Amino acid sequence: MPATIRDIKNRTGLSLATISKYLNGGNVLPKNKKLIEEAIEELHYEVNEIARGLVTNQSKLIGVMVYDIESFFSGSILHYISYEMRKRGYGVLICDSYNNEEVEKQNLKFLLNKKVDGILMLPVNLSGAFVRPAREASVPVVLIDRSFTDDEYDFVGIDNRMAAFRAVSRLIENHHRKIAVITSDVEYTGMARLEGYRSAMYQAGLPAPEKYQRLGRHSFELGYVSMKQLLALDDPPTGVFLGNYETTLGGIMAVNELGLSWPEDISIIGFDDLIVSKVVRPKIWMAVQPMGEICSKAVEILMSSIEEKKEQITPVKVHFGALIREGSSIRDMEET
Amino acid sequence: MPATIRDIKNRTGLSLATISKYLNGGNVLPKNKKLIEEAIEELHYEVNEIARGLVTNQSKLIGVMVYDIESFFSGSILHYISYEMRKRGYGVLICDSYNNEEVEKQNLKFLLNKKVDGILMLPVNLSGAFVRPAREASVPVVLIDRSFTDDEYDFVGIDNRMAAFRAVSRLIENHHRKIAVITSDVEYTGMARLEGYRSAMYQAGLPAPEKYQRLGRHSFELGYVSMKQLLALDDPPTGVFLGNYETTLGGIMAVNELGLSWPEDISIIGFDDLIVSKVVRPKIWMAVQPMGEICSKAVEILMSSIEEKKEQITPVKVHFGALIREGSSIRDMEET
DNA sequence: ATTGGAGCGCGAAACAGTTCGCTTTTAATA
DNA sequence: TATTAAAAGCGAACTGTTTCGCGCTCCAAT
Repeated sequence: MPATIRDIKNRTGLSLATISKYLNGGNVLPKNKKLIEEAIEELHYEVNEIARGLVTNQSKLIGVMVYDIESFFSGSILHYISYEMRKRGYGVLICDSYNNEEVEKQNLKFLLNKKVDGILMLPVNLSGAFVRPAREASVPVVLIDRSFTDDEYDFVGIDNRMAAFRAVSRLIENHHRKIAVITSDVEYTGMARLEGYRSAMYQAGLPAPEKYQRLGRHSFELGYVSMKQLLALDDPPTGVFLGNYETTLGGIMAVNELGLSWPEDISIIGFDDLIVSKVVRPKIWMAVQPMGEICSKAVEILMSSIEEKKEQITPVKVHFGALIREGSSIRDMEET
Repeated sequence: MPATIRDIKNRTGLSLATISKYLNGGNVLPKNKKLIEEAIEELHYEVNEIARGLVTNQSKLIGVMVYDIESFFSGSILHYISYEMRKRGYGVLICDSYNNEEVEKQNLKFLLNKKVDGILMLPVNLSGAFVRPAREASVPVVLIDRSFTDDEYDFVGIDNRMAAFRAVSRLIENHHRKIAVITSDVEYTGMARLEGYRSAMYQAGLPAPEKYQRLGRHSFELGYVSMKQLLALDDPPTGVFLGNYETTLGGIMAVNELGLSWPEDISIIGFDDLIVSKVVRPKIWMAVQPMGEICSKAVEILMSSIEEKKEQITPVKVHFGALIREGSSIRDMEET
């Protein structure tokens, strides 16, 4: 039904080759150019990307695999990525891994079968073994936010250890000594942030007792429950570092619900830029990731891998710094 | 590089047609079947969906357009949809409309150009005029959550008016007379929910003064700010109906922050199933949508439109009922 | 033994583009 | 005006499938 390049050939009398050349930005005589453009206009011609894909061996599709599409973080990432890819005429195929390693493996195969030109991944697996099929098919992969413990791929994210270190330092500088952390010890980002917390404490000569380290899988619930537990301790912490978006939200909710407030009753510093942070008062100190930059860099790297077919010699890793955004949720323990 | 059907031909001595027939589930002599299967195994053959798409004129891709991919609701929808589509071997191409009508228009064209087999849409436009190109290309479209004011397409969602009516009734039954609403008056769902609020009030003979109707675009901020304003009134409401996910979250946060609590100081009933609802206590009354059912129904309708090429004579609209989930956030005003 | 028909298999022609190598045209230069 | 290099155009082959119509084989029924 839709017009093909052959219809244009019939209408203009030119050959397929010439029309194709025009379509791909080649040089064509002005009068022929006009002829073709008129025909395109008239016939509402649009190039059939599928046919083109068959011969160029490109689908103009990239796959995005996220560990959990329902998480706020994924939504934000997807937002920026889809914007970047659209600018370049690429479609974005999404796969949700439901935080399940097996599903993630399947997703990769699925995308490969769909002949995506590249893959952007927020992996749930800590091991990168399952990515091999992509490497074999020489489909470039760029990791976002998390990387693997046992294999290297291009990566874009932040320096999580450093971000956490700096966040915790903010509490230390304000003379807190009893500082707790709520984060994940089973996910890439959480593990690094935990390390940041520990080294900040160690370096300041402060104890980091187990009871102040609330660990589990990052979730609203973890933040909520842990904060309640921390505040119910005989010797509660005076400051708490919350390790990600969901835990921060949960923690805030818990403090609120107990009828306590920050920074009077408890000092807090959270992670990731939530909508809530725009409206909750007093404003909460936050370690925020430059989402837009991360995504645009990841896309940039992916695109260049796609375009220059040549094998990347060595993976590139880009770590942005997190911004420690000022709030009023930390009290100076030496004042009054 | 990857094996083609021709490699199988060479290895088995069969013709392309026979192999293709096997691949598509046709009948083949047992010995040939075995031959082919061995070759497939040996050569790691996988059908090239692009080439297949060219001749069958199907991409095995569907497009999903959401008004805002960063919203919690979209994430949840995407979660269920991607699950359903994967079961059927379809890829999901996402487009974020950034709540922008112009972008949404472009997204549609983009998807059409990518030759998707069907489109699932959570539209931002109230008017369906921009969907015409899809209709012309006879690409089926199913609307989710919101439909148009001026044109009909297949639709799956809930009866928003009724859901709101029932939610507000819960407050009325508990003898509240001063009931406020926080919702959207510019989005499809909010408009219907507002209507539900108004008719419940009207039918109960209760006044619904303007000061109790806080309207704007659904957002966390709307809920947060409006709730604070409502509670600061000289004559504050005793019950509040919150019109969606974000506003509910914002409203809860505001109550918490003011040091108030439900149901003692204010009775509330919210909308949509948030993670928070799993942990916030006392539990909040909620109108929850059956997300899984909505998505699976929408996909089912879309798939049948795709398979039976025949023109759908008349659009089908499926409205599920929302579940009013019990909580402890409503106080009976006649007690003590 | 003959006939029919079902069941399979095959060759060739699509599908809608790109690309290669060659020929023709164009315009510049001598 | 002739020569020539550069520019533009062309035909044909190719991408990896599906599908159409025809022919062959084989078994059961007449």
